[in-house]
Amino acid sequence: MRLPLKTEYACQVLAQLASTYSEEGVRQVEDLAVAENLSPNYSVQILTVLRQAGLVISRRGKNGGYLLAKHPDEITLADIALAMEGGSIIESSLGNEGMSAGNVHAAWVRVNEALLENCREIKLSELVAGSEDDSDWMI
Amino acid sequence: MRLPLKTEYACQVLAQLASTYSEEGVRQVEDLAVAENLSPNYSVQILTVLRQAGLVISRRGKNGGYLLAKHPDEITLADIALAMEGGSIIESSLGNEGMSAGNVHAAWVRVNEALLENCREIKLSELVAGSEDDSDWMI
DNA sequence: TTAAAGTTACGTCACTTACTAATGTATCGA
DNA sequence: TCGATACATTAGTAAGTGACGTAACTTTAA
Repeated sequence: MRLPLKTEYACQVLAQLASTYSEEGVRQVEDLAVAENLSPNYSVQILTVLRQAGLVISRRGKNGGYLLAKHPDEITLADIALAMEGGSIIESSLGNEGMSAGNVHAAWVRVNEALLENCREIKLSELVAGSEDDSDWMI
Repeated sequence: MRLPLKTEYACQVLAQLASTYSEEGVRQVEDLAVAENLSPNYSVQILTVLRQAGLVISRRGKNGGYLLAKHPDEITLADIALAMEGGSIIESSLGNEGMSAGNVHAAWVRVNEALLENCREIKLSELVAGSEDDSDWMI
């Protein structure tokens, strides 16, 4: 199944914000979108979701923009994925109709939980282009 | 993201086949579909994919039907998911446009690999309704 | 006060999913 | 060998979803 572009874009936008985290300034949507080659309009919608999830903070009005709500080491892929996808990353929609439906559903719920654990081990700081963390596992 | 019903149905059909694995007989589509409350026509298409992946064997003609190609202990969720989904369970379709796109893509590729490892640990035999394996983790 | 910036709601078009239906093909048994 | 039976394949389709664009509104610094 395809990982929604929305979720990938969220990772990109957050990585972009993380890349200037120390500078303490606000980044505007236009700036973020250009750096990550995204549609500015769509980026707004993604940033809105991220704000509602508490991952970014926004400032309105002139000279407004976005900044990370936490240190890039304290935001994980799990946080991002859950913010964009809702309660679970992989969602099994099966009911109880059919002999094995219950067991199959439960198995995928278990897979989702294991997946969440894996995502918790990847930090936003590792997604930043040019960071020193990426060299050990990046291709 | 939603796990495709096709994949869940595949698990159900295989679990149904596994439940009568020892009996050495062939199961007909109609039989399997009724037991799992699926559309017979759609089940055929799923079984065709599973056959092409080498997970089931089919016999055509009168008294035909399907049977598992391997022991239920030797088929895992990873096998099923890969058969239905293609090369990867979670597919990151991101290119290289944007500063962080490469890193983000690589991270999700890593997640997919970890996910595959998790899926390799769940055997088809655990999905069979009423099996003794299910009691330790089923709700 | 005004211009810059985020916020929200709505619209939409292409694509995918989850099917149904129809037709083809192989095999067993009489 | 013939026909009933069961799998195989292809085509079609309705509903839903994803990935955007557009427009009107609100907030804030200067």
